[in-house]
Amino acid sequence: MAPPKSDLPQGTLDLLILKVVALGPVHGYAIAQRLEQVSRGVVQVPEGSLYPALHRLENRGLLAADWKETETGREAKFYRLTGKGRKQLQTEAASWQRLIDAIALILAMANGGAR
Amino acid sequence: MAPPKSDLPQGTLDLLILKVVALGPVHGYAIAQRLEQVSRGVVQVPEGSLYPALHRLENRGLLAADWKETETGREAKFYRLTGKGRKQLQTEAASWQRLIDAIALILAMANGGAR
DNA sequence: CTACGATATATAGAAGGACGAGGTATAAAG
DNA sequence: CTTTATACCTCGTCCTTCTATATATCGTAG
Repeated sequence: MAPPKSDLPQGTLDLLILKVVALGPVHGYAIAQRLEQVSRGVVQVPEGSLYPALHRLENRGLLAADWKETETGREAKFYRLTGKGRKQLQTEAASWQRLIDAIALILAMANGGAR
Repeated sequence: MAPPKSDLPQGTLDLLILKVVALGPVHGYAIAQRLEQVSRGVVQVPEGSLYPALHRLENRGLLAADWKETETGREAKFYRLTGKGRKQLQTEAASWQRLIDAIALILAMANGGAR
């Protein structure tokens, strides 16, 4: 049974990438795999979304990268979080929490809600 | 104190609108007010986002509209949910729940998460 | 009376992200 | 040697969001 995949709302991908990278240096391909595994297939990151996002984050100074060998002896671009990226992660995580709390309020709204 | 406003991720606005309209016929301007009030100011809906979204939903057959008088005696376009809209609301609400659960898993990820 | 703020709708234009499709390259497995 | 998995990249399209602008009515403050 293929778990239902859902497209990511614009903006949330950055948060997820920052979070994964915060756990330790990883290369792009592995980031996508982790996200898919941990989310049990709900979050799927096509490469056409992944790499532009990584470059975006790098250009914004939130990630830094260098080429290293993987465990299997291949070259890959390993990303790590900058100080700025760490702050941004905290900010975005907090924003996300505020947002889903707010949306939860709205979705819990019953007919008497705005009396 | 900086007002904690946050931009809505692409796609979530439709869900919120459908939810508000599901509670009973409302006009656009009131939808935005309700969203802002219920979410305590976190969700703010600029008119440039609101009206295109309403037209979009109407064109997709999820909302239907007719002009009526408001309580204050002014003309306004009142929206109501179609059957299709009701189904779509359930679908989108379920998708949203799946998504935030998945993202919660990711954000809760610790260093041992994917071993 | 006039100017303003709130109500109520609408559109145009700019910006930006997500995604599918395509391309490159290497290593291991069959 | 061809396929599969790994690993990177980019172009073009689609879609949504937001800022700004425009219109019109109503109540109220000056």
